[in-house]
Amino acid sequence: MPSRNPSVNVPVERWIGHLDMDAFFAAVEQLDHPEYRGLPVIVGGLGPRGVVSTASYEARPYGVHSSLPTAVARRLCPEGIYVMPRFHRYREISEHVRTILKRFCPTIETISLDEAFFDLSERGPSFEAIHQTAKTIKRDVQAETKLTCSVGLAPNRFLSKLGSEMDKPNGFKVIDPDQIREILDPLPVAQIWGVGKVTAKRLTSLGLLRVRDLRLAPADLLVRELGASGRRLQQLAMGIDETPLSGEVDSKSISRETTYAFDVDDLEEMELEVCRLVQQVAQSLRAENLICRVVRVKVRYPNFKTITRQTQLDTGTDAPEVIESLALDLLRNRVPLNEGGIRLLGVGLGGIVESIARQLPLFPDWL
DNA sequence: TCTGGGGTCCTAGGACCC
DNA sequence: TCTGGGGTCCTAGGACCC
Repeated sequence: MPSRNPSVNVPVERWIGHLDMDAFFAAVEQLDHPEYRGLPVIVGGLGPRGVVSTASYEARPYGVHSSLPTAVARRLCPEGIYVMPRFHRYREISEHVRTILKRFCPTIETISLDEAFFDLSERGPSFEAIHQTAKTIKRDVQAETKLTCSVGLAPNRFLSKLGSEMDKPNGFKVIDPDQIREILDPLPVAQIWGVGKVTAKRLTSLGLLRVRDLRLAPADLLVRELGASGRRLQQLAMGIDETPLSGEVDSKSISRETTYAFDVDDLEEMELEVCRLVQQVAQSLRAENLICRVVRVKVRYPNFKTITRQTQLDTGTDAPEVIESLALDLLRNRVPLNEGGIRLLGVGLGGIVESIARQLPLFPDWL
């Protein structure tokens, strides 16, 4: 049943919410360590090659932000509190937030530990009811987790995410259908979901700097320059995004990787690391009762060039010995290891499906 | 300033088959 | 002989997201 937003009197087919926990990792650290509150807290890798995962709002005026090398952050904000991420704790709270969302919405889509979409279209015919539900979700999250979040509410995913970004921290933003053009048009193209550095540069070179430029650009030009994604980006520039929420999805790959503090050129050391990484991915695989059909090794050289080599199995496996021997073979025989060493080593598993065999009883009664 | 870790999706080329 | 067309699978790389 389409609901009417009273301010526009246009039927809206869907109302999608986006919830974004404010400076999540840093906020959790401040929650668990009261002595950190009000201070610049920076969560991230602490080694020489670490980067910032999350900076608290107190740290941001120093110029510290996500993905900044930690070494640079320390220079910008020497008095900051630098801590390693504690993913178990973040997962715990993330799980709690999901249960709150599910109390109100059957359909949610988790993007990461600190972000999720929720579909409020079924929450009754009136916009008022939908609006109230979104407010209640935000209030409950704060009451139960003692953390603030920002919420966007809009007719689709793209706009709801934009909404939560526009009013944060601790924000609540509704984007009405009649405001879409006015809000989108002046934004830089990089604000569009799916436009990263490379695409932004290409769009700029075409003279398309703002969302308005993209919206009005000839469709055939965009398709010629960007392929199928050109059409999709133009749709987003018009505020159109029909993508449904995915619901809970099974992961398609599992990987672990290590960036060395210093480049490594010793093959034995690499082999040891491959074995460690294999243990970890295999453990994740078994914990979820899955099997894989693809084993992949990833290497990054000091110049940042990154390669992957993969091999496929005839039948799925979850056996660490099998994965290990394939991964070692890839490292030894398929990865160019010249002089200069490597800075990163990774092991990944693909072609993941549920393990049927492991669901069978160990001693079936027909034996 | 010198670039993490865990993912998804898309593209392109080659092998292979009918 | 101087060379089709389409479909599928596999591999590798790259852009992008948080």
